[in-house]
Amino acid sequence: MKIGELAKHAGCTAETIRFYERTGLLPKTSRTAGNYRFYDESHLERLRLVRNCRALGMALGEIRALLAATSDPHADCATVDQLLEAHIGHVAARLAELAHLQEQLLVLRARCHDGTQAVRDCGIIQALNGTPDICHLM
Amino acid sequence: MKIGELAKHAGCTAETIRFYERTGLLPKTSRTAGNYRFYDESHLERLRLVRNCRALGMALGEIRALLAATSDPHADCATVDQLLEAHIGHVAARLAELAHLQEQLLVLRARCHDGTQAVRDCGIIQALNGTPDICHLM
DNA sequence: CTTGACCCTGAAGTTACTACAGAGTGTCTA
DNA sequence: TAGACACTCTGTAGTAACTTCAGGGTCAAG
Repeated sequence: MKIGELAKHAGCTAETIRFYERTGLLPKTSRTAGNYRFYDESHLERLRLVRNCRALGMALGEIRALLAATSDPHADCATVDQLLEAHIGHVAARLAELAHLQEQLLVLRARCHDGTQAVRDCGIIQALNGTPDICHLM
Repeated sequence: MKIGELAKHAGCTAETIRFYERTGLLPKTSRTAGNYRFYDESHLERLRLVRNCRALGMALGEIRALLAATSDPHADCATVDQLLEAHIGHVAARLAELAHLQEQLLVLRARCHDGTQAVRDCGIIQALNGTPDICHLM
């Protein structure tokens, strides 16, 4: 199949595939007489792995490591496990950060009650003008 | 004060401040005889507002809008409220996304029990090789 | 007068793509 | 057979929010 069809099957664009090839995430593939890239099922499988990992929020570097750990099908999957574990840790950390942010934002919102006061008297702006220690909001 | 001191007070680097100036988030300031930027308390206040907003996860574009809404201290703060409300929405959406991701990652992890099997038999890799609809994991 | 800490500018690197511009290829229809 | 149209090619530049670097200048202390 050509790049457009591969893209459709993988749920991404042709540009993305060319980008992955350029950066070594996908191997260079064969070309037709007209210099079009030509793909088969194995390419689709690899691309799907990459796209699934991206959908799970992994960075391309993490995926590269995962592909390396997968390259020998007889190797054990301890490395894969570790990479996944590390990524779960990243996501958990980001989740905690965001939850904390959201909490602060809700407190901040509560400081302005009707939106009709002058900006300089608004509790939101006053809080945002404070020291970087945003915790004084609480 | 000079840029290094301002940076220290605001909890960022001098490069960040120069970047904010270049992109119009901070005004161009006066210079000393030796061409050093020179700042006072009002600059610090504005920079803190910017950094606080960044700490709350706002994009520079959002902050630019907020600064514009704040520029007239007699205007009412309805616009400020709206901007904050929109940002709270963004964070909530991102939180929901991340929570969903984390759920999928935990399911994925459960598919490999001991890390000693061959990569090609590993449930993790099998799942990652599937269709982009990662929900088949569940 | 030299050392070291600080500052200056301008350009390039980072991530993961996306969006061109300008050209060639392939198929279908008139 | 010619034209229209969809698709593909390469290479470059743009995005966000900085960070890093090269190659300088400034200033106070010893």
